[in-house]
Amino acid sequence: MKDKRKIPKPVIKRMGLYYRCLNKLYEEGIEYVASKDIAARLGIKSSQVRKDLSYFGEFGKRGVGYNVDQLMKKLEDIIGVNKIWNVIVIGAGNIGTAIVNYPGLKKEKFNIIGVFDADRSKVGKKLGKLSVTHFSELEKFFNKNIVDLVVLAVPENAAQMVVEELEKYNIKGIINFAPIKLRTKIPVEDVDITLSFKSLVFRIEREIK
Amino acid sequence: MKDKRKIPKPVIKRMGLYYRCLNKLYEEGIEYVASKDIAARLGIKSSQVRKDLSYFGEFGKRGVGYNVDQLMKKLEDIIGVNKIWNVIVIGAGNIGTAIVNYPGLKKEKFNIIGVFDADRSKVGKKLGKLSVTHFSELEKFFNKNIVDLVVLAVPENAAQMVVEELEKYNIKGIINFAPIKLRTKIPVEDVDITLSFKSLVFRIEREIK
DNA sequence: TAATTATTGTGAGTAAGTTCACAATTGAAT
DNA sequence: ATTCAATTGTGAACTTACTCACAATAATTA
Repeated sequence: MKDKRKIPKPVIKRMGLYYRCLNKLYEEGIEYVASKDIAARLGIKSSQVRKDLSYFGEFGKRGVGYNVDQLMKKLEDIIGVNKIWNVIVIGAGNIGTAIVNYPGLKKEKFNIIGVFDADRSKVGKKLGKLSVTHFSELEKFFNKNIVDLVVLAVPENAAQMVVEELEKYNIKGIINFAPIKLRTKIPVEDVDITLSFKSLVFRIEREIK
Repeated sequence: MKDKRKIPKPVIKRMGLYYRCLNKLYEEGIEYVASKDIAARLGIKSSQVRKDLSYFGEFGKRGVGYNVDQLMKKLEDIIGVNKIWNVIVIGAGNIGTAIVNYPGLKKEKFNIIGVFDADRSKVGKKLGKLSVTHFSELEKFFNKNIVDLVVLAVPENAAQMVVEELEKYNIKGIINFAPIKLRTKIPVEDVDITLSFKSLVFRIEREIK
C-alpha cells in the first residue's frame, strides 16, 4: 500500500459493495476468493477491486486470493460498520416513514432513535417502536441524547431552515432527501430518487451507455 | 455545439438538477439567468454549467445569459420530462410503499399504474388509489397495459428471479432497490440508500473531502 | 461611435479515475 | 527440485471529467 494517497470518492462507495459481497461469500461457506470473482459478482473489473483494496493495505495472497473472513473483518474496520450510529429522522412523511421502517439500516448499525415533524396532526403517530415528536421538542431531545446523523426528509421549502436549526447542535452529518443544495458546514450526503428515474429514462431515450 | 461527442454520465444527472433549478427561477419570475447564478444555487462551477449545456446546443446569449423560460423548455425536450412513463412497483414492503406514495414521482410524469407482491397477506392492501395485486397476475397485467419502467423493491434473494420474469415482457428499464447486481440486458439504475449512509459515515470518519 | 461591462461557448490544460500489463509470489503437480 | 498455473499489488498508460482562460458577442453608457 502506497500511503498518503487521497482515496478517490468512488472507491468509498465501492467499499460498501465489497463488504456486502464478502458477507454473502462467507454465508456461502467460501473461504478464499479471487478479485476476479468479486468483480464478476459486482459487474466490474478485477483490477478495480485490487486497486481499490490496495488503498487500504495488502490483504491478499498472491496465487491464492483473499481470505473471506479476514478481508471481511478488515473492511469492517475500514468502513466503520462496527460503530453504532445514532440517527434521528426529521419529517414523518412518506420518505421519513420508509426510512424509519427500513430494516436494512438497523442491520447496518444505523440506529434510529427519534422521529420529528412540524405537523401537529402527525405527532404521536407510531412508527415501529418510535412515535413522532413535534419539531419544537428537538432542543430538549438533543440535550438528553447523543445524535450522530440526521435524516432530512422534510419538504424542499423547509429544508434550509431545519439545517440552520441543526447547526446549533453537534451532529456529524446529514442525509438529505430534499431536492435542494443545503448551505451548511455539516457534511451532507444528498439522496434524490427522482434523479435516478430521470437518469434511467435519459439512457433509455438516448441509448447512451 | 460540437456534435457526436459522447455525453459524460455525470452530465446526465446534472441536467435534472438544472431543470429543477430553472423551474424555481421561473416561479420566482426571473427572466434571464447567468450560468454563474445557476452554479451558485447548485454549489458547482459556472464553467461546468456552460459546458454541460453546450453538449446539447447553444442556448444562451453572450453578455446576457439564458432565457429562463426558453431554456426550461429545451431541457424538457432533452431530459424527456414531457413524456409520461408508466411504472409498476414490484414489492409492497417499506420501499415499495414509499415509492407508490411519493408525490415527487407523479409530479415528474412517472405514473404508477400497478403494485405487485408475492405475499398473499399483502394482496388487496390499498396504497393510495392502487391496491396490491399478487405477483402471479403479472402476465395478465402486461397483456392489458403498457409498462415502461419497473421499480424492483423486493428482498435481495428474490430480485434476480423477478428480473428473469421481467425479461419476458417488453419493459424499457428497471429501478433496482435490491442491494445486488442484476444480471440482465434491460437497462438498470441501482438505488442503494444504505450506501449513502455508509459513504457519509466514511467521510466523517476519515475527513476525506 | 467608442469604451465599458457582462457573459457565453469552447479549446486547451488539469485532475480524477480506470484499466493494463507484468514482476512477484504462492501452492500444486510432476 | 523444477515447472506450471493462479493470482496479487502496483506503476504506467489511458480514459473520463472538470476547470481555466479568453475570443466573441451583446447591451449599456458616455
